[in-house]
Amino acid sequence: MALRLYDTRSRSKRILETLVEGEVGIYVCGITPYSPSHIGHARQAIAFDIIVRWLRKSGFLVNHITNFTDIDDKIIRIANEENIDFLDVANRNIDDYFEVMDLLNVNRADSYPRVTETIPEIIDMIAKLIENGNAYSSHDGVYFEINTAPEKYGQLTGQTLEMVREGAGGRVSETGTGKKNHRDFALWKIAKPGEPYWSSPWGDGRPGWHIECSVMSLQHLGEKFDIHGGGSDLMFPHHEAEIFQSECCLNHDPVVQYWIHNGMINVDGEKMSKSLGNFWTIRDAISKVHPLELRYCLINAPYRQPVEFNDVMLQDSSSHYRKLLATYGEALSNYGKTNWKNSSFLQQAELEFSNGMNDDFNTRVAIVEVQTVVKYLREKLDSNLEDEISACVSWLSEFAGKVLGILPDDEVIRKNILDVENEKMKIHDQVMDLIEQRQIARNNKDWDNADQIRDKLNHIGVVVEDSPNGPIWKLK
RNA sequence: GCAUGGGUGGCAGAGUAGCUAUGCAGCGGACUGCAAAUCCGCGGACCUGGGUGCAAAUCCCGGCCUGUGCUCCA
Repeated sequence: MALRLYDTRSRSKRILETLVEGEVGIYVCGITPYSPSHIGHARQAIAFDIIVRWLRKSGFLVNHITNFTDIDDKIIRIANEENIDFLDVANRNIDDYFEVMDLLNVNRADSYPRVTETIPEIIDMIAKLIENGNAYSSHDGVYFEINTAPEKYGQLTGQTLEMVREGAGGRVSETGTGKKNHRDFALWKIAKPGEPYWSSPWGDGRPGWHIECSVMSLQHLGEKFDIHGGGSDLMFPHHEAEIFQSECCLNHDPVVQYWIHNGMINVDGEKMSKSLGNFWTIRDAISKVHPLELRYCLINAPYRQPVEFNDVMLQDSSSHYRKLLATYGEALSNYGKTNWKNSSFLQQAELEFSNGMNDDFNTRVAIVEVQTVVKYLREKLDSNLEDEISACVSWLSEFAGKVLGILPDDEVIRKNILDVENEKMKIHDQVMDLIEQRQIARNNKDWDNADQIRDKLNHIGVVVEDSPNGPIWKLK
């Protein structure tokens, strides 16, 4: 089954045909680092992480670029409030981003270009746009003139020039007084007193919001590239502005072959936002559950769907995930891995998994297959079928681990199990003593006493399970 | 208002025409002194009104509800 992905511009799933056979260039709009990362950032990063992992798994050589917009109005405002350099604000939030993304098992992109390190190239592109007649300079900045390429309007959102004219109403004055038309957007903003600036042919200032992505994608992926991704809230105006800039600068279209957009996170049915007070940072979430449990939670819905997020769902995901990991860990530590390709059951599971992923990266379908294999593994564990168990471990390691990224490294799992064993060793004698007492009570059918001892064990964090082979105990 | 998605069982969420989605929860059972864990089984859904089809959750048209965008946003 060929890999198909939903392209926002054509509003349909299209088979992936890359510009260079066997290679994919993908640019994903990154964050503006003005505050610690929130779970919306996590969702996006995880979604594209899995997309890139799957492309690589499918044999493509992938070049994945994600940028940082490390200069913007909000960063400047926060820097002024704290009386520090704007780059300090950006850097501390970028550091935070990398830290939490590592915890979430998000692979690094191949490059993370930053606006502040791309100023000369940005100035070049603006100059080219002026030269081509698509942009003009005025007293407060340089603007892209929409009317020079009206046919490019609405390619991602279906909106027409007229709609925006009506919708925008009296916003002209707020969005740049030097504009000829309120729909024009800034390429270069002249600095106001106290703002950081770079010098340019049009005056000291800084880049507008959209230009950096056109420049960086060109710089890293060339005049045409395969996939451009980002949050669905960036379709308009950001990505449409990019289409104007890139295509008018390069004099050809399309520059981007496939546009893909991830859905937003909703809390209580509404988009998560600071103003609504329903805001979760990644650190908020991972203070409640393990980062991989959060990752698991965020890929429960396919990447394009809005995903509902709240405490209950986080806890649900967490408990589902723990069951999965417990089974995997038990099998891994006791049996190890072997080639899974001899198992027809696992071959079928691979096929279903792949069909799901090839259908616009449907992680929901992929997870169902993972659950199916875990269930199968559970059966084999109960009947001690060593070869099948090892094959399952190996399959899960490959698909749940390497593709979905929801399993910790084997060494981490083994170490955790070891740590738990060590913890158990510390209280081993005490527990065995109590269990022995309880067994005596049980043999005497003294259930009250037996249950009291069980409560006592529970109190020190030990759960006793009476298996057919006698009592086993574990830490809560 | 315009644009663009979506409306599936208690919850989450697949499924684009005929075949049990799946997981959690619920109910029943096995096992157990009772539990726990595990296993087996069961019930329960396709917003609404039309249309096309032998057959529609699935395609077409209308309505209703709802998310998002039209302003910074992942």
